[in-house]
Amino acid sequence: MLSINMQKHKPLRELVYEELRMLIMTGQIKPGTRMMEIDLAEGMGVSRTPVREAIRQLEKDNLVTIEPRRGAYVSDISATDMEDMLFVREPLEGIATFLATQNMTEDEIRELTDVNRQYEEAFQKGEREKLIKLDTHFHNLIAEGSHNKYLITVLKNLQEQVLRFRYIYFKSGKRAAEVINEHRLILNSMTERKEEDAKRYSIDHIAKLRESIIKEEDFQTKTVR
Amino acid sequence: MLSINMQKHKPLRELVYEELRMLIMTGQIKPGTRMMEIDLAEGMGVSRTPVREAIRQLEKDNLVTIEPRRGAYVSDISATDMEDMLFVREPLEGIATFLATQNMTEDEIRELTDVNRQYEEAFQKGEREKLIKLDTHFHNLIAEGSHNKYLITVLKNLQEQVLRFRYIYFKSGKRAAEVINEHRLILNSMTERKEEDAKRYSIDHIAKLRESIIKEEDFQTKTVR
DNA sequence: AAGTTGTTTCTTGTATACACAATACAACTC
DNA sequence: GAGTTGTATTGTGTATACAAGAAACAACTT
Repeated sequence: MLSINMQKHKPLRELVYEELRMLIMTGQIKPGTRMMEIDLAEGMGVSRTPVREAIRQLEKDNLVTIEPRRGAYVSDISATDMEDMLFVREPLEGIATFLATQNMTEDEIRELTDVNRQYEEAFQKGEREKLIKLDTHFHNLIAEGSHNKYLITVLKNLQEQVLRFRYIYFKSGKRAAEVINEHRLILNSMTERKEEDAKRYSIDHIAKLRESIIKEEDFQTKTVR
Repeated sequence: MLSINMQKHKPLRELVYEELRMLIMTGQIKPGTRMMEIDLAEGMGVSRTPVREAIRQLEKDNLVTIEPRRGAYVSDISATDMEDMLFVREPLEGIATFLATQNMTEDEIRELTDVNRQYEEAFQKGEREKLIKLDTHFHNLIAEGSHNKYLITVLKNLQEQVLRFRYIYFKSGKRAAEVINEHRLILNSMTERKEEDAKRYSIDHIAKLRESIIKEEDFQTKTVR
């Protein structure tokens, strides 16, 4: 029995979904692991139904792969997948930043600046979890600033995939220092409302992320399932 | 009882999914329609379970919207949604074409050329259904030619949304003639392996599609659910 | 010993029953 | 008559039972 049985307002399937999602995202359940409905259900003290539905939800996030009549497995992300994704994310992040520079209010940009300031703080204190959260938040704010619903969705999805990859394959956080500067460049351009500059710095930022991932070849290249 | 009960190799949920999907895509079930599990189940002669799962699948395609404890509705696409999507599709289609120009073999490009030839034929014969299929096929081939898994997924998704929007809101097909030429420009550049040109023409192509959709203001702007 | 077939077991797929939230409607109060 | 509360109805959420496919293993054949 997991700690799932108190807030009765959310559907069970949601709770199960969030629980599993977190476990997979952070790598606590490893790629390739088979997810059996009964086991999970018993483990969390619910029936198979909500578990099934949660698993289906996870499939859409690319977190599990379902093989008909055989069951669900935690899906793997290869370095190639990662490259593919970052290759797509590059121009999209650029566009989002471009639009955000035009659309965001002074206040919103100030909020963004503040997030980056907090990021620096967290970096100095070495708070790794917080760093991840703040980086995510930074990019989400920009995405939302684009006011383009579809762009927001796709970028969030992409960011999550990257996040998961990093969780699973390298806990380093080497880039944190550089990230601060790269974010600053973007931020300055945004503050001065220089869309083109902001766009360019933003694209650079993702390109560097991509390079850093390609370079670090030291992760297991297991192609489980 | 619908015509669903023969091929017993695919899971029921898949069949239900495909059936509903088609009905929604083509506008036979209109945006805002409530989809009640029991009704659908009885209508197709299956139990609620596969229907539920099919509906959840549809949600991920943005074809239905689920409100907890209230049920599922066929979701609507607004012109704004469409603009948002095409705005994102524009650069992505450009990138895909760029990559495809580098990656596709002579044979593959020939196949693409052939699809466009068939398109012209279908246009002369006025076969509307076929036109849609061939256009979809044309763009899918290019997407696949990029060899970028993520790009392929996103582009297919985007194309479907556009397709649905056109199915629902205008049956015209006015652009068919222009499309032929635009495709030709792309094709020629690809054949000559001029990536940059191909990319540019491809972006133009989507831009024109976007304009055509924005112009035609004659669709109902119902914001159901 | 290797390969084939039959049987058992495990797990998913589907149907169904029951619980309970949301809504609509009726009766009651002011 | 408007507003409020109680009740019935409807439909989703969850649990569970049963059907059937897939995999593992054993027994048998050659």
